[in-house]
Amino acid sequence: MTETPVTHYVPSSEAERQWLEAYDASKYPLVAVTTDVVLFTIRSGRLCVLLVQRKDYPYKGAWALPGGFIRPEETGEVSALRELGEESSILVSAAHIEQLATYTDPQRDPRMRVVSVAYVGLVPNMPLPVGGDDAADAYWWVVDDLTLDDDQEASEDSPAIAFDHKRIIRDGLERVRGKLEYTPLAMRFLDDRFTLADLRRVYEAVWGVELHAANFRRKVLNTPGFVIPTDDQGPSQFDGGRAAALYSAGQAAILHPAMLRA
Amino acid sequence: MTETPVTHYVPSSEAERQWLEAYDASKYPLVAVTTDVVLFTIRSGRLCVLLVQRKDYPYKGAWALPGGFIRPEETGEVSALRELGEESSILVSAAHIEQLATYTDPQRDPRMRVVSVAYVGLVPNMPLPVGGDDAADAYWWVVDDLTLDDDQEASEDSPAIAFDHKRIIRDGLERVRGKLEYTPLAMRFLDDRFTLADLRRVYEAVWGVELHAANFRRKVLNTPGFVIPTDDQGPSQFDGGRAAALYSAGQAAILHPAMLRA
DNA sequence: CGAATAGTGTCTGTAAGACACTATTCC
DNA sequence: GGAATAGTGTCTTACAGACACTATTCG
Repeated sequence: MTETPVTHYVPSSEAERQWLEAYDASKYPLVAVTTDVVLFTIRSGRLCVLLVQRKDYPYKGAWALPGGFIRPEETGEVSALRELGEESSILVSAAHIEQLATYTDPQRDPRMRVVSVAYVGLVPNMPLPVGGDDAADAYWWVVDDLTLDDDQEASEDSPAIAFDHKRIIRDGLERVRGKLEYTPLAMRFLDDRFTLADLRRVYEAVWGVELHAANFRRKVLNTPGFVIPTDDQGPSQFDGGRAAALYSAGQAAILHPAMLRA
Repeated sequence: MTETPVTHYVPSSEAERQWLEAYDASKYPLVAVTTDVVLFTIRSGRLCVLLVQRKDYPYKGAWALPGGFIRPEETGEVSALRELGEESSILVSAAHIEQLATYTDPQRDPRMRVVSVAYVGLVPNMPLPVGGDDAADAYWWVVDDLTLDDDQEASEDSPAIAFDHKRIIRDGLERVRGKLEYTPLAMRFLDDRFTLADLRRVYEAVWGVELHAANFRRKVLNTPGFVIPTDDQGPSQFDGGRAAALYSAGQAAILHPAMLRA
């Protein structure tokens, strides 16, 4: 569902060409459009989301998704990747992003009407981001530490979240949890080469469950095109344990059979 | 992922209240936002989509999804349902709609920059729609008769389609095909009471495959909460055949086990 | 060596596809 | 009766969960 440019429009007649030239765009109500990105990664086996601390009104001091106003010649996706680069040190080239949903409540921004197109992104473990132009600070928050319930208050370890971004994070979480079942998306959290234990820990972190290692292994290997074995061994374990074989991503775009949750 | 209103924003201080009051919304680039609806139904066992014929530039004479500019106080969903009522005689109360995706290509409308939030909707078989305010005509096109390939030309039985609406219809089709697998969405195409053959024909029309009646029956009845048997019999068949039992929709929101495609 | 993790083999229950068969209704 | 559709029962295969066991590597 990635957007591809539309073919150039050719007016059907000279009359239409003149009509288009004289078109007055100001007769329709115009609104501001922003993009926001729910960027996930896995750090120390925990699912984390990137938030930036707001240093201006409104919601000053609260944490928000990286994002900002879309520019006249940008598609949503280009805008989202640009804002990601500006507000954090995230290597945008490493990020897989896809459109999530659009939030249109007229009251969602106290300044004015703002329609926001949200994206979900996944990146492998990366260095801690640093604040950029528009944000006082950027930080990978552990998702389980956030209170994503709309009615719940912020607490010591759980920051206040700006705008309707709690809902957007919830929606992004559900999207990723679902797509791990029938796509190879989990490997976006990993480097080029990984062990099956690495892959299993991604599923465990995102789904918040423990998976049976032996059965997980069998399912992954029985799904054609999911992973490709390499001849190499992974790094040795910390305190004993057999070294694991390394795998790389297969070519499958959808998984058959799927990695279904219980 | 339905949007719910956000809680009312309370400024943290008098300074912020004044800042918000003096906020100049015009400093950001504004764009026009429209909503479009891919409304599906099933007529005579064929999946159909509602299109309206354009009577103004641009794409005059071509067929487009019902939709229009979002109003200042409307959410996207309210706007989509309103436009559906205005451009056709569709009983909006009967329509299940959900957000599909947002289309942001700067060139997608030759008049000006228009960001469109698209919705997919499903309705039971209904009388032929009539044209409304903004459209010369509204018609249920059989989806299989449309050429949804971007590169393909319109032909005798297959109308020219305006803007990037081919892509939007394709995306809507994929969404519905996918959601039939793990949600009870198929019943949105049916009336309150239906036979299992009715339900099977929905799956066959949407997926474009023939399903084994006996196995389909077993899967549906083995999925808890999918359908509820009633004591009544359906109407007799046209030319012989046992009358079928009637069922109504169960309470399940997701199907376990799912109705997976091959 | 023991602890820890990788990897294999097997048993069992569930569900899907294929197909044979019975039941009911219209002509 | 014959055609058509509804509904039942059964066989086979595939896969998921549980669990027992072997293999390798660290300290």
